[in-house]
Amino acid sequence: MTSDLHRTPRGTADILPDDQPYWDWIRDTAREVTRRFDYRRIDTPVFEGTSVFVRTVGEGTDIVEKEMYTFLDRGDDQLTLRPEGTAPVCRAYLQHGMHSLPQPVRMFYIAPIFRYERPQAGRYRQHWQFGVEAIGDPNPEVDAETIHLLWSFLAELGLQDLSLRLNSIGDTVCRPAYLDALRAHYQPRLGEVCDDCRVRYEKNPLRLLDCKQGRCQSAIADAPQISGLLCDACAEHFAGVRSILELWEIPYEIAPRLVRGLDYYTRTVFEIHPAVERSQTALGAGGRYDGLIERLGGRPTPGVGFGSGIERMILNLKEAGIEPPGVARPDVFIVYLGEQAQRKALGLAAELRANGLSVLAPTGSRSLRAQFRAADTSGAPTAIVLGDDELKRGEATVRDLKTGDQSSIPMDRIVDALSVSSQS
RNA sequence: GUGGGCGUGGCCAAGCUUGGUUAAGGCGCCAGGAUGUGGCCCUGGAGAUCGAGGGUUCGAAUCCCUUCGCCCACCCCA
Repeated sequence: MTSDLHRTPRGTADILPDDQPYWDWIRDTAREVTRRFDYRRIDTPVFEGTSVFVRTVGEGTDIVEKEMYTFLDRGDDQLTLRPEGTAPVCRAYLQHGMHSLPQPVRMFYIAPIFRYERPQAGRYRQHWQFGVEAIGDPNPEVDAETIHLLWSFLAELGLQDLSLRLNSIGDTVCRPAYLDALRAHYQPRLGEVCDDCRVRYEKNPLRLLDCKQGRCQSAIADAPQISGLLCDACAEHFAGVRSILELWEIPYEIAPRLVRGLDYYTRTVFEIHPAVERSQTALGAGGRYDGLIERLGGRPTPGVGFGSGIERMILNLKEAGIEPPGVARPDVFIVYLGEQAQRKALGLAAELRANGLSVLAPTGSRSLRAQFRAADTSGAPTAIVLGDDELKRGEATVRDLKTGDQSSIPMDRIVDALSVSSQS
């Protein structure tokens, strides 16, 4: 706190060693769950050409309009730090000709995301997302599959009482008609709704349904719902998704006003929220994006996926009192008395490490008492004592730090003795 | 981007309303407790120009202004 010059930039954070077990656990769980669904990992660069995002996320969206970290590099290329995960994966799909692979191509990523936003709990300027994309298959089974994957992942972490909200926002066939109906509904009411909604009316009518202003609620209440105006194909698709979720016994609620902030979504959209709600709590969200690849210049190609925020998961895990699996502790702590013994101890440490053990030894010369205190706080189950007595006898004292039992073991048998006991 | 709350050693935190000797306490860290032994306990130590900058005053952590950061709501989103 002494200096405010050198600290993490606003909205970013260090992930300290104490928190790493959460991250390891979440990444391990992501790898395990994606394995069960046969999704394979992809990593894309932290930055892309700006147009990758402008073309897909949408010109008028908040992300593109005011949240991207965009810069010119020394060669005058305009680049943008990845503000979302889907577009880069689709870009990679196109760039590497993945349409010639069996469809859909199932991929996942664990990657940092950057958005220039006002930070608050659960919202940062750099955060990490675990996401999956299934590209090249238009069928509702795939929508349901990605939802199932996310649901399983969160359940695996022990997060309870999640709620899945589901909606269909139609496609290029039926959405324009719906937007017309929505505008027609709002036009006579523009005088009574909030300023933001008047902007939404022009820019992004779908978001009108999401307004929380009191004065706008009556307009929302009797606004037409997309579900009534879906075209036959979209309605059938949506019914398909729902019936598979029911088959898998994944509880969901239809959220007729659920829309998303990115332009590329079509048909299925969904969010998963935790039991205790605050304002920044969607744990994961996604949907179908059948027009996205085309916007990037490819042939029309369907796709569906989700992104989920790792920091938010950790927030929720901590609030729920859920702890990651046990932290790794050293196997052995070597204490020594005297210079000669120290050299012997350092040699032994190297030998034990070469045999796969995690070994800690004090530096410099500390009192035996201090060394044992350090051994205790290190969490090592075993201490080895090397001193004059031991050196003379060619033995080491091995102490069980749980029970306090000690025994002498010949130096040439130490490695074997400890390797065996640490395996139990 | 808008509105509100907060900011004291690594962490938690008293004090600030009623400005005044060396800025409590706890945790953690280091050392010692008759010299080869931990976890409890006891003693001691290191560590803070009280987020930063400026102002008012004989004197400010305590009052005023600015600024930065964190948190909450809006907005948006994972």
